[in-house]
Amino acid sequence: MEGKSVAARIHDAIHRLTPAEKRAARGLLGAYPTLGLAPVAEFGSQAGASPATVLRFVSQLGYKSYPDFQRALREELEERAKSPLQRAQSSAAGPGGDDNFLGRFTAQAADNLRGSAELIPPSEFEAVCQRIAEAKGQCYLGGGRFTDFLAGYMEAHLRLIRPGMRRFDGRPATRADQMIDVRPGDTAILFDVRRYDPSLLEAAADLTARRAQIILVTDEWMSPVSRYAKLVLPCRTALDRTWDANGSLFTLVEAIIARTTELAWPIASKRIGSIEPGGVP
Amino acid sequence: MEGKSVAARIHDAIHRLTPAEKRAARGLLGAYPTLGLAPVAEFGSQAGASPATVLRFVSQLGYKSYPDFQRALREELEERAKSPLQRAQSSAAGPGGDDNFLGRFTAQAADNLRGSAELIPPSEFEAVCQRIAEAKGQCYLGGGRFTDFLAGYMEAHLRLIRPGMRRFDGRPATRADQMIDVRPGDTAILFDVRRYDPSLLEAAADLTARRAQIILVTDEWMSPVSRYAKLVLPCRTALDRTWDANGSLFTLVEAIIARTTELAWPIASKRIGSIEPGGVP
DNA sequence: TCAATACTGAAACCACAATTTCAGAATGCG
DNA sequence: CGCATTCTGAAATTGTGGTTTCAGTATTGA
Repeated sequence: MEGKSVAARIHDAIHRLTPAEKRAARGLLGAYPTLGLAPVAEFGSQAGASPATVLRFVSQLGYKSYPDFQRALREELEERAKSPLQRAQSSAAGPGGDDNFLGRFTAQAADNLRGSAELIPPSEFEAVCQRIAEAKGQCYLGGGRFTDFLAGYMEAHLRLIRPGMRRFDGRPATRADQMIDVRPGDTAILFDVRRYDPSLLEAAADLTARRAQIILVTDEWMSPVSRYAKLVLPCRTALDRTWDANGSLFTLVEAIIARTTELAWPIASKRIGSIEPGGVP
Repeated sequence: MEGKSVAARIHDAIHRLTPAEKRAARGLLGAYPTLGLAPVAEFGSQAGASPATVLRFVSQLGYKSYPDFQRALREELEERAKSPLQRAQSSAAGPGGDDNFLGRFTAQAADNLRGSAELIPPSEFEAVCQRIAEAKGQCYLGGGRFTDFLAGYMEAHLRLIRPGMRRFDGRPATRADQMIDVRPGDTAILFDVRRYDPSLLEAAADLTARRAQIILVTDEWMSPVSRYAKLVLPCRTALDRTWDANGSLFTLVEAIIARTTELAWPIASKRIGSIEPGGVP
């Protein structure tokens, strides 16, 4: 119990917290850990709760007093400031279990992110967003076995901000009939990573024949679809010898969504407003 | 003068400081910024100076009071936690062309990754993977409007390594009939991020009533579903005031997949081998 | 609908931490 | 060497911020 991170304690306790206390918890997690280092009054007002509630919240976490809680926060901060080497020694060298798998995994994923940003020329990225934002013609989306979900995620967002989004759904066999609507000047965004999907390659050939322009999102080894693509966005996916990770593709998709929304805001804001008053996710 | 970092002020003032004050300065820089967030008395004793000296030191730095000095420290910390994207927005709100949107976006996303790894206790992560890997009972997956794709992605991978993966598909209305199969001891992995989905909350309540154990993947503000969840994995998603990004959830999912595969390898290898000779994506 | 219970924040209270004072120690200078 | 000046920390003082109480409000269940 003693050596438990504040964040961990919140997870443990969140069940028994009352609504107002949860506001405090969320406030703290959202501005972690700084808000907890402020005086109770400020903590309270920032989190939308009274000082008394904040205090009860802290007590639920198992701290004797607010200063006690703050001490824990400071110690955590100190711990975090220690050099990565120090940290690795104290945590990762644990017995038996793979103590910090998640930390190592995310660190590598972060590397991939950085690598992807370097791999993709800004002009290419910008061109893609422009093209989507100008909303001319239909825009088709499709991917392989796993990457299809990326296509789905992207479609779910983009259909909010522009008309004419279509998704190739189902297995390759049923794709042929979805092609008949494709017209010259349409856009297709395809996802293809290693163990490249042969049916996607066919689809790409077909789309090209119909004069659609292809945007390809792929990995650093470049799907053969690139042969047909007008614009290519390659991402770093290598994790280690055996694993690839598609997190960088996902983030790229989100970046495209964000940038496209910016570009298309004049039109997009109306569409969104007409559906759900408030804004975007 | 106002917008100057504390460290910078120390540097400026260091030559005017008396010996004891220098000890305070040195102490603070050595344990920056935590020591400054402690009460004066502790600061003093840690740095080998009296409270009074610490106070004079702080005053030399140009702060009206000790609390004032602490506020500056906290704001700095907050600023540092802010991602490159946010910082860029506040300062480099450049003209027309957004030169390196992608770079800033990915940098931000990488920060979220790191933040998520800190927010999730390793024990929690490990417990989740264990539970999935032991492959007891059914394992259901479901999400909200956008996060449903994460559930889909996860299922597509996990069904390779263990039996009994099921996905809540379709809209809430059709969920009720999917619940009838749920049995005590089953597992449900739910995804819920801000603009929390009320229907998911219902589903969670229902699942709990049927004695299924819930694993929740959410954002730092904690979906209300956490009330029912046995295990909670919160991720950093904040991008700026208006946008959230789910890239960190995606990477978490991939980390779970990777770790679970490791844990379940004895069983998983057979399954995979029987389908596609070679390995996993 | 009503009673019982739990939750919440305003205000009073109290304690402790920030500030000030001052006498003694150290340092520098005639 | 001794006076003047600056520096320093112990102790008194003050005020802010933590804590507690309590009455009002919402929530739950009968």
